[in-house]
Amino acid sequence: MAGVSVATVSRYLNNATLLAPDTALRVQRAMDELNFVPHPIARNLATNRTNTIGLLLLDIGGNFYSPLLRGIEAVSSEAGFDLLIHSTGSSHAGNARKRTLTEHNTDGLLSFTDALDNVELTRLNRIGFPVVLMHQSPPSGIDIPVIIIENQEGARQIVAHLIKVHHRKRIVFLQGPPGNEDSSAREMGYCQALREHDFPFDPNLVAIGNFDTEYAYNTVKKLLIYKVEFDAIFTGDDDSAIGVLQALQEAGIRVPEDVSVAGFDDSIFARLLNPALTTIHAPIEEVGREAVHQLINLIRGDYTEPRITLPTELIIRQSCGCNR
Amino acid sequence: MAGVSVATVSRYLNNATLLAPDTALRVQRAMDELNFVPHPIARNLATNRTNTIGLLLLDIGGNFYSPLLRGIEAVSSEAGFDLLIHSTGSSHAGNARKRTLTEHNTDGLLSFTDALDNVELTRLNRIGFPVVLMHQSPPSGIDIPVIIIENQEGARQIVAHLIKVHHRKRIVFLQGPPGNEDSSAREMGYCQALREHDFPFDPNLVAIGNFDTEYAYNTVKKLLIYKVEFDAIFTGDDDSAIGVLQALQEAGIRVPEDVSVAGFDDSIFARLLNPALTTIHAPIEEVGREAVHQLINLIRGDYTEPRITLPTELIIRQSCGCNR
DNA sequence: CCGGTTACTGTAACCGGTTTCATTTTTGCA
DNA sequence: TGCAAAAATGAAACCGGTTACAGTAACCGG
Repeated sequence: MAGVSVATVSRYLNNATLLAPDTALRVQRAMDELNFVPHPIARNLATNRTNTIGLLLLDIGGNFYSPLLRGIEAVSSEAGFDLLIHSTGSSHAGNARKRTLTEHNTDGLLSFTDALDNVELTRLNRIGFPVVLMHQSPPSGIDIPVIIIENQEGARQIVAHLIKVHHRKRIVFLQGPPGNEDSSAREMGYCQALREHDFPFDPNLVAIGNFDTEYAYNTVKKLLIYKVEFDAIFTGDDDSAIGVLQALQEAGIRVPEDVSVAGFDDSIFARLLNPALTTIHAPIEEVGREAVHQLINLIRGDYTEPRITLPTELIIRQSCGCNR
Repeated sequence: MAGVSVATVSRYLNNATLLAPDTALRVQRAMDELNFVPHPIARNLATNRTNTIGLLLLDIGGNFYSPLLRGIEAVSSEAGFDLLIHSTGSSHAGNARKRTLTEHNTDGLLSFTDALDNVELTRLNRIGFPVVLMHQSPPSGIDIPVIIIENQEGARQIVAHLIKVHHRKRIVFLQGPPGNEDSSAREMGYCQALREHDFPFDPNLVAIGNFDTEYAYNTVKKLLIYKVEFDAIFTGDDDSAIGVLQALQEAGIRVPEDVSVAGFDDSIFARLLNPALTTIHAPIEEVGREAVHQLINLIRGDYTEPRITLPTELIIRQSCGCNR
């Protein structure tokens, strides 16, 4: 319609070569007339780029992910990338793990916590495919950028707060799911705070909360049944804190008068709990933003930080005993 | 490597024709050896199908979306579709609205609330492209399947509860954002309940909460300043309820003793509020599941329901005055 | 033993763009 | 005015599959 070859149209679309102004005009006019939109798929095939980044999550449902998604979506869409999301946890057990998101339909992959296993990470790394990890370190020897948060320092601070300000002496720590990296780092912070105040480490005070409301609820019930003595609980994450508060309340234990409670994450609901939860703010939206930045750098072949650690912040509310 | 043509490999991959068992074996062996994975993009181009469904949201960040995403992800991944997500709200104002998700890179589109405007809906409908709407009706005359929830009946029930059980006489209703369909339906339910109990409709008792915590907070503050008298607030949604509770508490008004509060949605935090929020459960995960089902039917050319209304359920907690 | 099916597989066009290379047209300057 | 270099464009291969069509070999009943 514009009286030019497809090659010229392509050049016009990509501003590849300077076109004669007159030609450009004719192409533009024809495009308007025909309501022409270039076919992304054909483009992908020809350029071997998809302009899409893939996000792998274990379980997209968690309310924990809202800020993460917000961060990721914001910067990826700003950079002109589409977002392909797949929840690896939802793959029906037994079913052979078919990888829907791979080097073939994305330009790069974002993996949260343990969404991608080490075998796959190694393979992707070997073929030089861009991957950025969030809240998860790569297998040793494999070089993949990582975005994490200051788990240990955050945990240390909040436990120190319980010790110094509220004079708590027997502080329970609730671990997350087995193998969870966040959880182990937080546990190290917990231990560090104990050491710094010359408190002995008592293994009886460490239990499993699994980063899960109900699990934590049951765990606290058990602690009470076994008459484990404690005057504070650092719940590992905020989800667990809900269960902890409930279990304590049902047992007639007052928070924070009898027992201080502290969480980690600063989820949306933390300030809504009763009492409002003292916790560590995890900059999870920022994690998402930073991860996409790094991934895009990787895709473009620019320099990337091997490891970015985002700062956490102590948020004092009432569940520890402050502001009463 | 298998000594066959690409056509045969393609046939093997798609079980198109019966292959000679011996040939199939050779192809399979070669595929294993070469670690061959068919290139989805090339496939898409050839078949004109993407095996991807697009989800359009105004703002992916809301915690409201977690269950929706869970529902959508679950059934789409089960059906073998990838999920492409785009937040139309994040498009930086002023920037020409470039449609990243279209008929060219998805097989069908899911739109929540007002993510897709009527112009685009009309266009998509004209070219016969599969679209399913959630919490939003299509422009009149346009035939697009819709998934909605029983807003009016839910609202009627909860307002009737406030009237019959708690003998509330002056019940405030907080509207959502202007033009929001959920909000108007809920307002109709509110009015219906008033009528059914021969209560007059008092326009002074209707204010705007904007489905937003802070907005609702300020609105209630204003009601108090203007000394509008009320003994209950139906907050329109749960987010607003947070702000309402806070404003009332700061004014020294006791909930539920002085004023009953009721929400809508049954968000994850509803039971965590103090007092726990009486609300209407909105089956939002189910909305997501159903929407994907309908969309897939549409894509396959099967029959689809023009309009599915999912039931809501009254959830009695403490903020209305029950269970004390 | 033969013609007609049937079963299997190869050839080549096609999906809708991008890009290399070649060709044609301009342009700049001696 | 002439010619080399630069600018603009077209031809065709290519991305990696699918699929209509055609061809060959094995199979069948009469």
